Amino acid sequence: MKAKQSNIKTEEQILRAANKVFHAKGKEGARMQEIADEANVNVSLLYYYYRSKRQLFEAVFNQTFSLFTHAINRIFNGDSSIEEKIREFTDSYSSLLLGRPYLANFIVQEISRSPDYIDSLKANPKFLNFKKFNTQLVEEIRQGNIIPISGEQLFINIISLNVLPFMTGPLFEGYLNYDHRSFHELLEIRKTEVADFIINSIKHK
Amino acid sequence: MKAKQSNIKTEEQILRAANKVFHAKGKEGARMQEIADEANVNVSLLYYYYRSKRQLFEAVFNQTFSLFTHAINRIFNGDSSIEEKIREFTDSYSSLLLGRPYLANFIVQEISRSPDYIDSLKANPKFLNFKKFNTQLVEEIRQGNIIPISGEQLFINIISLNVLPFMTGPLFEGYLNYDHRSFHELLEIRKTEVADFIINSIKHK
DNA sequence: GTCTATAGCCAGATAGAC
DNA sequence: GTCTATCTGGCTATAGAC
Repeated sequence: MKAKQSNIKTEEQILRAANKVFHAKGKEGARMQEIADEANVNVSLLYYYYRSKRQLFEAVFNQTFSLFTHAINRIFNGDSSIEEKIREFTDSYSSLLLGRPYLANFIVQEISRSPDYIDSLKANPKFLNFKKFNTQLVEEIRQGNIIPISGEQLFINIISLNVLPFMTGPLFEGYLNYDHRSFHELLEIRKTEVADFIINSIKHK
Repeated sequence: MKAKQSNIKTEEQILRAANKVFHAKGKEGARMQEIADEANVNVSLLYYYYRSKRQLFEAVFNQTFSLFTHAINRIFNGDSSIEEKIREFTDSYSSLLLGRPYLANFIVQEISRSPDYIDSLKANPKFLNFKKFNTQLVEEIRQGNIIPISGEQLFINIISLNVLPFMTGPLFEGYLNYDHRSFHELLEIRKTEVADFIINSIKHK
């Protein structure tokens, strides 16, 4: 039993490194050599474990996409009230993206290049059930809990307010004349500010 | 005088084609050959007019960035009230991005890859004067026109609500189960909906 | 499973004829 | 100004020794 076995450590190392490099450079910009260096392994091992750059990228993309959509699916499909969903989602997503600055950029970019990928996701049983969310919203509007608003527009607004700020750090820092540190603090504050902003817009007063 | 002169048509054709290809494929994904084909010229002419891929890209980027920031600078530096600025900007930006689906993606992506580029912009005299906007906001809050809110957060919210929806078409279409056409209509409606949403959040009632 | 060596290709860039 | 031909380098991918 001295034959070496499948080295799980190596495979993990490679995937971890691939995540880092693909997130930073994108599918086209990433280099297999750079991933190998980052993982401290020989380039040919990437091909041994993942066959091709394409398949390595897909492993990274699938993993990253799950991370990106998990909170959306989980919270919007849950049983909380609309207001609670807005607060939960804002807090949860801000935390997610604050710790992963490249995440939103990576997903948005690669999806806009390969839009067909989305189709394969609708089969996922955990996929957002928008109809349910919309029905819930209509009911809360009927109860006078919320002012009339389109569910689609509200959903887009919630996502936009919680995603874009993390994608355009340098641009906003330039406009606001903020350094990294101050801008990071400003994003921290958004964990509650954004939810207040949204709720303020849709609640009767 | 039979010597051929600098052919402005050709140079324009190349820049136009380069815009198209860089916007669709990004800096890394774009191919000089593809740009040449798109422009119906020989590849070597790209090098004759622009020296290198890098310089051709920069020509495209600078032009595109001006387009992207022009409305921000113009409207926010203007003399309208906060509410008017929100309405003007939402309408103006929606029109801009509806007609140019790749614009926001391209800018956000390339800036996140080369964040230093922003520094060179602050010298531009037309650059957003955020302090002025903030002072105006504070004054309108003092007058009781608007509820208390941070100028930075409001600015980020306005941009986010008007930019992200145009960057993530396929993703939202998947979530909402919309086709291209319906989603386009939904974006059209946002030309006024978004402004209402923002103003609703910051106005006393 | 991991390494070295290298094939094969394709992209960016240049030289030089017209 | 525009074309053909070609160089050069870098990148993905594989063959084969260990």
